[in-house]
Amino acid sequence: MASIREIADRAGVSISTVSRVMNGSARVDDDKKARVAEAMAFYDYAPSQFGRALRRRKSAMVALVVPSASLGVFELGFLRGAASVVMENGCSLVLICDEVVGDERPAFISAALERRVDALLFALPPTTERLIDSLKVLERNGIPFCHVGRHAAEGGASVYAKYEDYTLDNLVYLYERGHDHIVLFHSAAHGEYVRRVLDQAQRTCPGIDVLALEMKGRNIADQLGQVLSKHVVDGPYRAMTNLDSEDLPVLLSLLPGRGIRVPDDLSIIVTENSEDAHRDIYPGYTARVVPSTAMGGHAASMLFDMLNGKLEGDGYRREFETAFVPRCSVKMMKEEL
Amino acid sequence: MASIREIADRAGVSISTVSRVMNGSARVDDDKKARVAEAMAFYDYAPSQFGRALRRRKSAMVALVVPSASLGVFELGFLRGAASVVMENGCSLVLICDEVVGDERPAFISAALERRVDALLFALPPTTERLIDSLKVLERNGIPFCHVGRHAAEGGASVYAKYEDYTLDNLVYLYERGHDHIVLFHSAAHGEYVRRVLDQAQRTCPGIDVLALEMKGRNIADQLGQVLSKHVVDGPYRAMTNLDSEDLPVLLSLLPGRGIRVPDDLSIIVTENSEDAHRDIYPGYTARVVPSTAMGGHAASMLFDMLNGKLEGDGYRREFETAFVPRCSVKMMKEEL
DNA sequence: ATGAAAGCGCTAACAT
DNA sequence: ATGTTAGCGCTTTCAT
Repeated sequence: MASIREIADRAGVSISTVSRVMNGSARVDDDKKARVAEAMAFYDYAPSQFGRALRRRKSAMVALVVPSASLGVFELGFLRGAASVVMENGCSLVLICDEVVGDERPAFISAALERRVDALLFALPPTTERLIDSLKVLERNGIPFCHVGRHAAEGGASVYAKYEDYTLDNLVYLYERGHDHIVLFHSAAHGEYVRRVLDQAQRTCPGIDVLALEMKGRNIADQLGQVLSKHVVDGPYRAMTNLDSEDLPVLLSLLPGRGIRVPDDLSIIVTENSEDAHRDIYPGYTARVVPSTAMGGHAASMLFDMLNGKLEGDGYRREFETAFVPRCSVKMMKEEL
Repeated sequence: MASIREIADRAGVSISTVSRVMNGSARVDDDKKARVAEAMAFYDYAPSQFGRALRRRKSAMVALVVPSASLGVFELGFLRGAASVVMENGCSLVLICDEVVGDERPAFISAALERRVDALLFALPPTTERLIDSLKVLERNGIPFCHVGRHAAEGGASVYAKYEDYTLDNLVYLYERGHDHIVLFHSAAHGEYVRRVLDQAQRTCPGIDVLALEMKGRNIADQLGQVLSKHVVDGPYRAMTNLDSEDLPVLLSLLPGRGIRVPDDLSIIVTENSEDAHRDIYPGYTARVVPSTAMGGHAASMLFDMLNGKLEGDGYRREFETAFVPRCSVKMMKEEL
């Protein structure tokens, strides 16, 4: 790979002239400019970001941290949004897939520091102590970051889809239609939010019975099968909410064997974790749409605002509205209000 | 962000000693070693990969190129496999989301060259002229790369799930069970492979009628709806194959309205684009499983083999077996052979 | 065992 | 308008 030296030699100019041509940082004679261009083409030349970063003291890279265990639809949407904004700003996106569990010093933080990334994006909320500690390192070093979740960590920004609000809304929607035994699915990451939602629900909906179930691991069919048998067939639950739409087909395939029909025997509200999925929102299924791509894009924008001094880093927070798409997968058990 | 200079100063040693401690490249007095460690902890120090890369003339980065238009289940699986191998080898994965269409010089190639990435991974087959040209640049500069697809491009490696073979197998499977009017879905990337499959099918299965349909854009529901109305309800087609499993729920939701039942009125074989999806293979649906994660992992492995001189770069190629999971979504129209 | 110094590719301040 | 030069953070040879 050629360096600026070789370009300069071939064009018969000094390296600073080559630099000026590349960056348009000063007027250069047309003739020399042309010779430089020729030399660059001749060598497939591309200026090394290492030399440049070393000198400019910025890397033009943004890191996206994703727990490798949970690379799903949400993370993918987030990534798409982030990637497009990052590239618009002339930066590259470095993906850091880490196990965000365990006690040792997180590898992702070292990776980010070593790469001297200009900023960091987290596709998850900072729930563990370990993660929160890592964020402190970033803050100490003045590296902007943005994560997903309800609270903005100190020194950073956050984007939040108002999980608690929309989950409560989902419950109320079902309750108002006569459902008072509802299964609520959630991931580990949302575990701590769920408790507050349940409290709220108790207050808002007298007599409501919400069964919160954490989906863990990959054997979705097993878990859903047990829920169906135990709580729907042999139990009083006739409604489910916050089922990830990517798991819907699994659920659907389990119904016929148990003689369960939607919505006659079971009402369903799914969560669509991307507003720009390659498929449409599941026709027929009442859905809550989380704008993961918009969130990723906005998270990245905030990062650049912080980098450009347009934004105070501390505690900047943006909430996103989810769309509710009522369809026919929810049965009306009583007259609507 | 502290540099090696500051560590050396605080530890009261020279920068070369700090370097030796970091890399374990030579024996260092225990006392000094301890003082260096203390200084590194004190400053949250992480050695700059820029300085290191500049000196070592390698970046410890691998780029993954994905057309941003098609960031789907396959690409995600591929990415997961690649990411884990890349990180095992102490490298970072840089994601390059590019529009791989258009005529100008591809941005992704410049990005890769500027970052001086050690190697490149493509989550797509090199079908367009433009893409193939770009690969030549890589070859000229001795940068190893690996892409998905049937043929290995010159100077590079490839991983291939034997699309043509398994698609033919799917068709034969249906044909042997009495289906001779079959809808075959495919993406633009597979367009050129499909023709050969059709030829093969004609030869292997006398009288077979395969309707190849390219899925394009995001309005899956519209496209599937039209196919159902035109070719199933008002036409002779009673079988579908190679439907991406992520689109299955859309299809399923369209069936009741048209009074179509599976498999009585319609047989289906889906393609599951990841062997480690967060959900199970759709219970009940006959599926072809493409091992995208294994492919991504192996693609990355080959890259490192090439980098370490264990492999000749030119034309290395690895084929992957797909798993066939027969279930009950295919109707037996006649006695099995 | 340790330090001094050169040099990787680039930008920017300075000199002409 | 253009060239010279220092220096960004690191590794590595060469002395000691």
